[in-house]
Amino acid sequence: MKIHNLNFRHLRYFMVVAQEGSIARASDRLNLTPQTISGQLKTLEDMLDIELFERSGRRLELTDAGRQALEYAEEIFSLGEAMQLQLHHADTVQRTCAVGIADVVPKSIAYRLLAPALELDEPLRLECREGSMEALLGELIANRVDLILADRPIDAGTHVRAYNHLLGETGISMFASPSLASRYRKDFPGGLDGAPLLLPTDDTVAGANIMKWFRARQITPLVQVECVDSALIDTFGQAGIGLFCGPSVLEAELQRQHGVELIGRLEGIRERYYAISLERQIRHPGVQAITHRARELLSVDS
Amino acid sequence: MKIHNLNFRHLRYFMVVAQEGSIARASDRLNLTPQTISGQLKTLEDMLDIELFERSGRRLELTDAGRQALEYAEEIFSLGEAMQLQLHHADTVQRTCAVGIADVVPKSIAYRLLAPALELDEPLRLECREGSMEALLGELIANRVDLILADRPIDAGTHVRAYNHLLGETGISMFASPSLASRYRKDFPGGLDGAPLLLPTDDTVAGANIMKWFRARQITPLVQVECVDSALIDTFGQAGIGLFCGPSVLEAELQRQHGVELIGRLEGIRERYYAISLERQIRHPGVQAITHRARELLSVDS
DNA sequence: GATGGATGTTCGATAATTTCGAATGAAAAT
DNA sequence: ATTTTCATTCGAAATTATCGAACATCCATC
Repeated sequence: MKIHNLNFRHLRYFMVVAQEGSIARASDRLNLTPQTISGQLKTLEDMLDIELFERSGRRLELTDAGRQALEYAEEIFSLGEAMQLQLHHADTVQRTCAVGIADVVPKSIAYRLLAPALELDEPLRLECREGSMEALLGELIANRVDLILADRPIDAGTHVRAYNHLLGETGISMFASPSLASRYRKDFPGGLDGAPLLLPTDDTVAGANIMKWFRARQITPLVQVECVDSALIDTFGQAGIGLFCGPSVLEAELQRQHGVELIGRLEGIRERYYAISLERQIRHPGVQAITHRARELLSVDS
Repeated sequence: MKIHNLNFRHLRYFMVVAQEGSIARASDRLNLTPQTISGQLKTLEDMLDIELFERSGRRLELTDAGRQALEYAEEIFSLGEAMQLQLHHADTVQRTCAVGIADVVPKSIAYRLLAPALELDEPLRLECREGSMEALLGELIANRVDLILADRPIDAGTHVRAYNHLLGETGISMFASPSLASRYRKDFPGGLDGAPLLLPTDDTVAGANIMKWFRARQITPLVQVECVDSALIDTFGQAGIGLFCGPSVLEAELQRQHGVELIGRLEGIRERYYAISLERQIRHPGVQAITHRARELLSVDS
């Protein structure tokens, strides 16, 4: 089996399994049967001639090679989408603003930050694309996206000459389904030892911050699910799987939309969102609107 | 038909057709029948919902969209190869030197420039990968290659903090099969009006330089074939399709290997080769060997 | 410990995709 | 005008993806 048989589907299945942490959930999300996913995952491993997951019991965990492969897969996939998007709007190029959204950023936050670009006198077309920071940075320097929305600035050590614009910050609140919420609200945060928790993965700023916060208070909750996509966490939280964290600015929205209740706020954690662009002096009107008006939208005190 | 059915094969076929300029030659190189290529190309166009080639008569020419798509395809493909390479040698990471070779650079030149890395006391593994400058730059900043070999420096305007190291330079000579050579050698370069010529594409430094050289002398040869890969040009030249240019340092080798003869030198053109790296202060032993010893290898006077 | 539910995998059969042979039309070459 | 070369269309054959059924494990619970 050779590399040329590699299909975008292989990569996609692999990515979803890696994100969801299980073939069963992945098959659910992809509307496919588990055997298909399992089989395709195996052919992918055969083609690359390497183990992507460590099978310990029925638990799938990414190997080191798997983590590397995942980065590639995300980038390749993102390029595929970018290609499709750009080809169709080659003519309307001036009126569009291509934004890369790091998949750590909650969709609702992204929407609020991007909204200013839609309220211009001359409304422009937003082309959104998600992906890992690495993938998006590649597209930024290739001028395929005008802007990246991320949860951290790009540090000076990197060999990319890009500029960070702080868009706003928010506190972190903890939510859960009504029954769970009422149980843990009484003794917050002290009573969270052993409480079921849904977390962003460690390599995200949010995930690392939350774990640090717990460690500092010598509380060790039971991490039930770990994933990159925050929308997924919200859904699991809504289903009552465990407690989960979200931006304080979204308190009202989360309670209304997902029927969850507020447990408390994680004092001391501030989540910041950044726009990353190639120019310090921003000329693109859409990008300008986003970077200028953003601070108003995420109010600093909530 | 959805994007998920997109196969690496589609992209590969498309790339080869674009390079070769014809389905027939592509099918030859890929050991496939023309109808397969034609069909797959159509499928790709359907999936992307855009015309990649302009069909004027039986001539295929890239559309604007096609050119964009080609860049994406090259990058995606390059990533796929990079993934495969890196996954297998994740452990031996210290001993390997990953080099990206811009596909404009003649293979033989690349070999000469890279040879020093193989003659170290502790020999290391060279991992070579070809691709467009854009694709390779992306891999450089992602630290997937240690070095890029290119025919031009990266200019300060780019948003990548990378450093150029001039490796050497050479003149440009013109060659052809014996019969052609004897015909055009007498009156060189004056008698080249209307002479059949094989050229690197305009967007390469070499191609642009050669065309400028002719324009300056008010000579207009008949461009017979235009392609990126210099090895392909050599092969066509060997077959007697037309005159072609190559680095003067390779005069002896080209005459011996391809049975072609020297027609003359294009005085005034200097072709330069550069190594591009992320660090100004180079620590990687392989990269060090390449950048330090290279100048000796392409002697400046030839 | 045994049991039941959830999960990952294997094995054929079926559906979908890719490839090629034969044939067609149309553009260059002679 | 004739031949050659090229791209495409239309089926059949080969290859690949998907699913249903059955099986093997692991984990929680009784």
